[in-house]
Amino acid sequence: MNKRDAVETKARILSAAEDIFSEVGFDGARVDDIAKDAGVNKALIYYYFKSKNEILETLFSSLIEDVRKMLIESMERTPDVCGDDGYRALFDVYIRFVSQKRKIIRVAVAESAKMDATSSIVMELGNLIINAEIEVLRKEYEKKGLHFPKDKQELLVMEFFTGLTPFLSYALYKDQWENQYGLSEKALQDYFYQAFKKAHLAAHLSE
Amino acid sequence: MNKRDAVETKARILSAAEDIFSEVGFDGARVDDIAKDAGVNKALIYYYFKSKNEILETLFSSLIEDVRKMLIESMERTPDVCGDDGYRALFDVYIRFVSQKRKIIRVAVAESAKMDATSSIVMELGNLIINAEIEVLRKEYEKKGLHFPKDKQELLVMEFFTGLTPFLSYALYKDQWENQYGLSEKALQDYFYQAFKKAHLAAHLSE
Amino acid sequence: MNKRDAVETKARILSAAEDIFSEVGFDGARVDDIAKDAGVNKALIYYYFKSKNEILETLFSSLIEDVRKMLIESMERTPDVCGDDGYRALFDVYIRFVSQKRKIIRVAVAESAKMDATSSIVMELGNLIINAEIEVLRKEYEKKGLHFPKDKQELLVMEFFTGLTPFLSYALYKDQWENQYGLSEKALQDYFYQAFKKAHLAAHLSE
Amino acid sequence: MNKRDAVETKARILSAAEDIFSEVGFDGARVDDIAKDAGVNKALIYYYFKSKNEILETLFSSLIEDVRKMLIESMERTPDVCGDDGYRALFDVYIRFVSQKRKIIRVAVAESAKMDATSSIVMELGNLIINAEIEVLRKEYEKKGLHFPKDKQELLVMEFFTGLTPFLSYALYKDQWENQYGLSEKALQDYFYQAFKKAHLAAHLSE
DNA sequence: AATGAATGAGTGTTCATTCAT
DNA sequence: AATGAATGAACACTCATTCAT
Repeated sequence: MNKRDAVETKARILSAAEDIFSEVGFDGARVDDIAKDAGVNKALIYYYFKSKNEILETLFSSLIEDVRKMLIESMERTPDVCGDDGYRALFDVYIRFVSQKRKIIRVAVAESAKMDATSSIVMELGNLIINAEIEVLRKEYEKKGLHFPKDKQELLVMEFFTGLTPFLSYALYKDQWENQYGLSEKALQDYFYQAFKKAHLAAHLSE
Repeated sequence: MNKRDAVETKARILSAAEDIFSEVGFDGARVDDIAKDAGVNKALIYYYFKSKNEILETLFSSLIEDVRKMLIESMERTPDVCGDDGYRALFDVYIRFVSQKRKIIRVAVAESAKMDATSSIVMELGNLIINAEIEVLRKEYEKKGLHFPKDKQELLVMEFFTGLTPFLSYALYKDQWENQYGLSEKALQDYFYQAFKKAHLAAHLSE
Repeated sequence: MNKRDAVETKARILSAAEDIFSEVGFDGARVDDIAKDAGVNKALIYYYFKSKNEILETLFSSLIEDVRKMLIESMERTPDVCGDDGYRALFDVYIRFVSQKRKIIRVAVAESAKMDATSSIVMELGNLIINAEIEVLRKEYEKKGLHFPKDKQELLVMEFFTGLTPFLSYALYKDQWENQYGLSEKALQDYFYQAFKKAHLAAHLSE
Repeated sequence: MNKRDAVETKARILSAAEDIFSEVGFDGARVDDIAKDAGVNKALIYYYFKSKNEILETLFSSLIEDVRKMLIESMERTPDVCGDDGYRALFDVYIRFVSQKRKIIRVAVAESAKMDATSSIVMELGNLIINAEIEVLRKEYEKKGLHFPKDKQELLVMEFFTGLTPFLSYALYKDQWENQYGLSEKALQDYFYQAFKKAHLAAHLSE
């Protein structure tokens, strides 16, 4: 087999692992099942990855990389965040991202919930996203000649708990909400937008 | 041994299980370790509980029961939620609750993150809390002669994603935040209060 | 089950392990087979021993302990080693020991043959036995008013390579010799005695 | 690639296998590691050898062939074994041989220690060497007009257990002795020579 | 001659659960 | 109520061997 296939095989393994981790959690996942779903021999998984744990780490690294790309892209695409259209555009980028990546996000949240994790992937993502956000905000403030709120820590806390975690929760409970209340994806998304705008945007404006 | 001891033993098992589940997750937890931490023979655990899973269910039932009690208590104690003092009092009850119960809340969130959960304990808690909230709100509105916002679903979504999940996230990341940024419990709590008030209260007022 | 059974079970496991290790070597042995031969559940082996390796270590410890006992006993029982009868008596104790323990001795030699073993169980046994031997010899020499050969290192080398290792080899190849040449146990033993006496005793007397 | 390379590659594989077998035993060795050490692709090993076992057999065959050559050479080179010089010369040939070949000898002894081996490579080597020895001896006796000791079996046993196995043990424990007692190769060799001469030669002379 | 990819059958070890007392 | 012993079913990971090129 050539290199093309190798890359594809590795991707199939990662994809299967993502599916299964998100369904039953990392600890609940069996390598046998990943192999079966990926349509490869179990031993082949260990040809590409040192351990089950390394699969998870690879997925988390990809997530972080994807977030990074998404942030860059979103900053370029939404020059005016403060206008209603700009805000919605930014929101759409985010909501699309967490919807698409909700499988691995579920795993990330579940793993981050373990108390023996001194730090966690969610904290890492938090730092990444919030610092990018703050950078954007700073520029907006400067453009308008406003002074940027001094207490950075307070801002971080706000962004994390009222900005980031609602989106993560959206990734976690999106499907359950849609199923339980018979909501369409669009409907839930709109409700969530209204709520998020009122809350998070309001929080920013009240500074 | 009399009934007192039996109850205490059962409690010790539950407490140990809560500790360990929160540290390594349900699937990562070993009954051996729970027994060791509880200071009881492993087989005794199966005298009190049908399975490892029943321990989790018992813990989750307790959590729901505790939430119920907390809600009743909070409603009695904070007659005027809309005033600044009332809001802070209510917030304090909530924050104290999630802080105290953060171990089992972590487990609840982690388990709810699994995709094969059609519904989940977090959704259940959501329903419980949000309906209570809405009841309170309705009374407030009526008292003031205002008409209650018509779209209940929208309200639910807002309460869930901007009201409840930030608190759950607080339970999840409280320790990590304090450790990573060297914040005291009090400091984080105050920052969180400011952020939450601006965001969630604002969302309500903007209705 | 009571403590009696536990001890017996552990002994059955050790005995089965000794059999299998001696048949196919430590690395070639399967824990499954040990369990089957011992008539116990495989997991029970891990209830009594931390690992396959710990079983080996336990067997080696027992061997060393048994050697120690044998040495004490032999020293008490054979007060006059230099006489023909005394020498034969001592020889008999040794030959009986290595014959009885030949299974674990085979394993000990095989494991000691691995080059990554900085030291080895055979070297350990060597030290134990040779130092005891030398002690006995010293007494004999003193009794007879002779001066003890000064170069201890030379004596050690002699004892090890012309005293100990022929006995270990006897343990290794006894069965193969008997089978291949159709010798009875008694016959081989007598031949070996003649050879050993001529060689090893002569070496001592020539000092 | 031409034939020269093929031969060299095969030799590299055999050499790497010898190293690794001697370090961790045949069963403990992994074909992956042999490939890595030999600097060849793992599959290539199966191009040259049918199985891991065939590598071992090849190494053992080489050993036997080398022993054969060594015996012929030694017989030619040491016409007078009974003189002190001749004996030392013979000893030197032997000790050099077992020192050089100690890696594969270790493997041979370890494999021969397995009880399921009806016969074994060490027994095979024993037959080879001892019969050669006896042939030499017979000639010596005849030259001197002496009658050869009648009981061949007794002689075989003596040669095997007091002649051959000390040398094999030297191969096994040489490095461990040098390391443990801080002896130089030369020193150990000299001690061993003294001991061996006293014991084995004495045994012959006492016939 | 040489290799990266792939596989089947293991292999030591774990773990929730049960039994006998 | 409590325990030490025992078990079946996994489970992550390994390894000799083969395939396709």
